[in-house]
Amino acid sequence: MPTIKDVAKHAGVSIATVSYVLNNKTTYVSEETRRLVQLSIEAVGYTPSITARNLQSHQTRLIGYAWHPTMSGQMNPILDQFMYYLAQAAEEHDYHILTFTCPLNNPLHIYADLIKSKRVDAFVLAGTNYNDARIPFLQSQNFPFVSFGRANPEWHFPLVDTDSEQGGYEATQYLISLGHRRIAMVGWPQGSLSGDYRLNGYKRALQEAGISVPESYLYRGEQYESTGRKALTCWLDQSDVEPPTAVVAVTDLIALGVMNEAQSRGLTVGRELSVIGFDNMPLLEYFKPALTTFEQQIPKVGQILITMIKQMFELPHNESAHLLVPPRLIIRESCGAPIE
Amino acid sequence: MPTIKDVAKHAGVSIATVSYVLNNKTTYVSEETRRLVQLSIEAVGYTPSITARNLQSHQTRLIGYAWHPTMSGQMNPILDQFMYYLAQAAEEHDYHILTFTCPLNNPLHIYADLIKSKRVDAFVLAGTNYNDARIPFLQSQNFPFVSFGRANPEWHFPLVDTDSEQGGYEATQYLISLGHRRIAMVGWPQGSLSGDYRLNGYKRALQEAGISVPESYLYRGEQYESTGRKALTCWLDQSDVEPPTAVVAVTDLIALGVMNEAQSRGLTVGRELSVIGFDNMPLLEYFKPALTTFEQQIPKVGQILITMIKQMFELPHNESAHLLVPPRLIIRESCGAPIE
DNA sequence: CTGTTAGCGCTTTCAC
DNA sequence: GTGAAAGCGCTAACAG
Repeated sequence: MPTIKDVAKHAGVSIATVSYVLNNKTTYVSEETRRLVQLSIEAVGYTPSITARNLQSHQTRLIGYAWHPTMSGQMNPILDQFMYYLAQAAEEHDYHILTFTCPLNNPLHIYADLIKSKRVDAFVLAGTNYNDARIPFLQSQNFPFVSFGRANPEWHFPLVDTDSEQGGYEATQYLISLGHRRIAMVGWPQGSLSGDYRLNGYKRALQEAGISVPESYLYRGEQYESTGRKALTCWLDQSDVEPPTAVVAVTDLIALGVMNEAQSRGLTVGRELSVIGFDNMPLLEYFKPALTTFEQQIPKVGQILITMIKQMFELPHNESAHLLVPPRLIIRESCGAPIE
Repeated sequence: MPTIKDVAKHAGVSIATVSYVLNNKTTYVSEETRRLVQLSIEAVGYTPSITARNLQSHQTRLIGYAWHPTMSGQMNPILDQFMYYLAQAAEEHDYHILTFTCPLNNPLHIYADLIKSKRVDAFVLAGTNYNDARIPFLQSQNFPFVSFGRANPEWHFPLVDTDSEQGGYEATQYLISLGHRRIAMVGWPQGSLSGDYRLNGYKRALQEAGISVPESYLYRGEQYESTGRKALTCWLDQSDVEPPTAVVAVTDLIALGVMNEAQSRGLTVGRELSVIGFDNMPLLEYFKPALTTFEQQIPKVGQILITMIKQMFELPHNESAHLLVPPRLIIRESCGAPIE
């Protein structure tokens, strides 16, 4: 592999000159030598060594991104996509993504190691939540990072997130527009960030439409298919309140549970019960009926995050941006007008 | 951030000595200074700069892994998992994964750039197929790589793959053991590597059991849900041959199509029609009935690949290993004894 | 055993 | 405009 020396020798100039043309210091070098050097670069087939450049410039052009273990059977389709678009956006700016694994319980020392060994220039966080220890830690280290997802509202750090409140609002509004009034929701346990935003949107839409629903219409549970099944069971089996005609599920997986339970009870989803989910999980479009859901604008998020990182490098003490990207409704077959 | 000089100063020794203890050149340094230096390292909070080390040692301790665009709605659950276990295995050996994106049509120049700029020490290939251009290219560059997946049988390169032939064989054998004799298969178009292996296994199992099936029992199509639907439609609508009682689908997505079509025709999957898939896609365990399928041993594959890479670094002209890992049957609800 | 020194491949002052 | 030379943080001969 040729080095800068080989190019210099070939062109009959000093390595400094070669370096100038490499870095487009046009001021320093005549058009003539410039062309000469350019030719020599091609001739010897030279590409600068990133490592050497990095040592000199105190950077790595690497952005760290943690890949968390997916519990078996589970998956996070959003983050899979995110990985791709993030990497792509990074590459457009001559950065690369260093993917590292991270235990869920105590991730801090992994981040610390990466910082201390100067392995990466910045981190991209994802899957943040309330009291995410990584955020105060990175802030205390004064290490650049951006986040896909919010955390405590009083914390200030650069982030992009999907506007889940808006999503919950639109989902509910959509059901209302179809004619539903008895609209229930399956949420995550209290304290889950996006879950609560989606829930708030749901509540706001009901309120604005002047609809009040019984308290039991809110069912909370973990991110399992069974949560959806239990929710519907609960609503259908209680005798004192009328069952809902439509359900907003906090995610597609839970929506799937609701649909499964409905179908096993002989209810036709899309007619006798409408169900709407979140996140546009793969495969669910092939379910009968295909699930109506929301997709997040992941490509956009990836691009924005990388742009934000670059800005941080340029003006380190920039105000921390805080951007929300609306999700987009994908209408399929699982929602229809109520029949009665 | 402290450098090796700071440690040397703090300990009152030369930077060489510090370097010796860092690299465990125990021969060169007395136990006493060793401890002294160790203490200084802790005291100043020093961690060696990987970049500096890399420049010196002509390596990056980075392994490149291409992340391909997933067509919308599609996904490759295997590769998502693979990414995680690969990264984890790499980290155990002080390597990291550099994830880069790559267009499907002309990936070569991306690999070339990464090599020329000395961005990575090796590549891990995945999703290989017949005539995969990357393989001869990397060989011509004499650049280290290992592959998760086979290519042309006459090409010799280090690889690990799931034993798809074995999978197809076991799937079919399982159906035979349940009592089926009219077993059909949905495959991928001719020339798809794993698809053909799975098909071969299917054929071998039938042959060994002395079962012959009509030619129309083999249906080929692309990786869509609709392929499964079309296959079953085809078998059910042809009047001259008896429809199959069991179907081996080359993947879960296609198996899903078969199940959907069966159910829309009022057939109970698991009783009137048995269906078996491949790859243990997430969510399919929540279908009614839950899909019986095969899972690949991804964690193992990741570990083996990293081990192979390390071996290549140590003995560059090693023979290229060629390892097959058997998939594992996951019995759920979609297969039962034939009724008749 | 320990320190001096010469690089690794590049960028960037600073003279000329 | 161009080149000599210092230095990024580290490793590894080579002396002593």
